[in-house]
Amino acid sequence: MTGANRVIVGLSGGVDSAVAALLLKREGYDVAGLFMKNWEEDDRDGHCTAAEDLQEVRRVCDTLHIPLHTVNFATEYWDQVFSTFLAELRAGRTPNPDVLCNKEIKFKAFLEHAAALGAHHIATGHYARIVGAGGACRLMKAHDREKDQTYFLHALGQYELARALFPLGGLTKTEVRTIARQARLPNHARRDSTGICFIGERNFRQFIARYLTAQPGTITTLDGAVKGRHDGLMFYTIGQRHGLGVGGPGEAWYVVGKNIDRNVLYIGQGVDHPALYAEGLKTESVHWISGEPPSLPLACRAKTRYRQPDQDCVLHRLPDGGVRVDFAIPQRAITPGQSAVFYRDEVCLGGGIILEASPNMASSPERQHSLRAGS
RNA sequence: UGGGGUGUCGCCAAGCGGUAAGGCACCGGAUUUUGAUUCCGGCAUUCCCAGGUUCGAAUCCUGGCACCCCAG
Repeated sequence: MTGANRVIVGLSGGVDSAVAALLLKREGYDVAGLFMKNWEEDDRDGHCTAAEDLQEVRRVCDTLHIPLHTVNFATEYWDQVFSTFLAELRAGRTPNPDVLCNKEIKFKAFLEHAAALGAHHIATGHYARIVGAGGACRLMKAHDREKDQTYFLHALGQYELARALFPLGGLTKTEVRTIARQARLPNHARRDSTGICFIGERNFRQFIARYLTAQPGTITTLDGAVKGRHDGLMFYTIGQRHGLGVGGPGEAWYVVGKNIDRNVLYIGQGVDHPALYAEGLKTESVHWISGEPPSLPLACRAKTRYRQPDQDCVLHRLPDGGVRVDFAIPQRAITPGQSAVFYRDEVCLGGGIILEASPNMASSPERQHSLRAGS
């Protein structure tokens, strides 16, 4: 038996990955499951979710009559994902650990491990589609647009796509639940998981406060009027409303910028405060899924955060190798550290990490002044 | 201390004799494989205090207290 027909499915304990395994088995693949433990639980609250997840995975594998492998990528996760996550937070940005997790763990460490187990393919319960084969794979949106997860997968390349299978890409979440129920999968009614992948749902502040030292400071308007105190800039992201503790007359207040050097959090009043809007953004180097950068400028669409509707834009190459994205309509709360992901219709072209919104009227009053002064 | 004004939830703020609107903040939940946003729900038996009038007062009266403003 060669590995050509063998596929290792990453099983989380959730219904999606279980159904992915089920469907592959029905298609005649030689399926095996893999449970990855990538985070060493150090909760004080006791309950070990990883153990519960593994238990669920065992039951799924028993039901499907497939073998189960386990592996621990905690070191890789820490080194390749979490350390970067912390460094970004320290820099005052808003990182997306799951984008990195897919790139470094699920479609790298896992892929390598699967090869060692004699499998040419891996599969996951992601809602996305891969069309084409060989060196011409395209990553496409899931049919269930509400669940589409290509945003998190935009950092993958041809090598990864050629070896990955997404059995759920053509199904809706409702259909997946139905399949799970009809197949009597033990976890068919298990609720969807959220939160950082492998780490789970947590109180964000308490969680990162365990790894980073918070430096409290002042909250001011862009004009410099002091409105309160913050617990540490890392706890806030652009466009955020809650957790500021700033009440009083008028509309709600939102984070519109940060000044890392001065440790000041800038806020503005009103969900549509002008400082929250920008006509474009700059990214660091853009990753192109096709492996070949398209000729720029390119008219396409983009998301600046997960689950946001695609926005019309034009991509321009910058001298430093980055890309500038000009939007047809100003976008709210473009946030450094998050990913800008590009699409043409249903095809995910790739994306890059947002360096800054541009022209950036939100980052600091000093900048605004210098812009006004034309310097 | 003379004259005027104001005191309603942590912050704004309706109410003007009929049994406490709303917004912000906060808390809880829904949505969500980031962090957010958004949505839903909760949030003053009580209206600066003490008396009084009234079937009934945050709303009227009396006396305090506090703060603000203008004169001094």
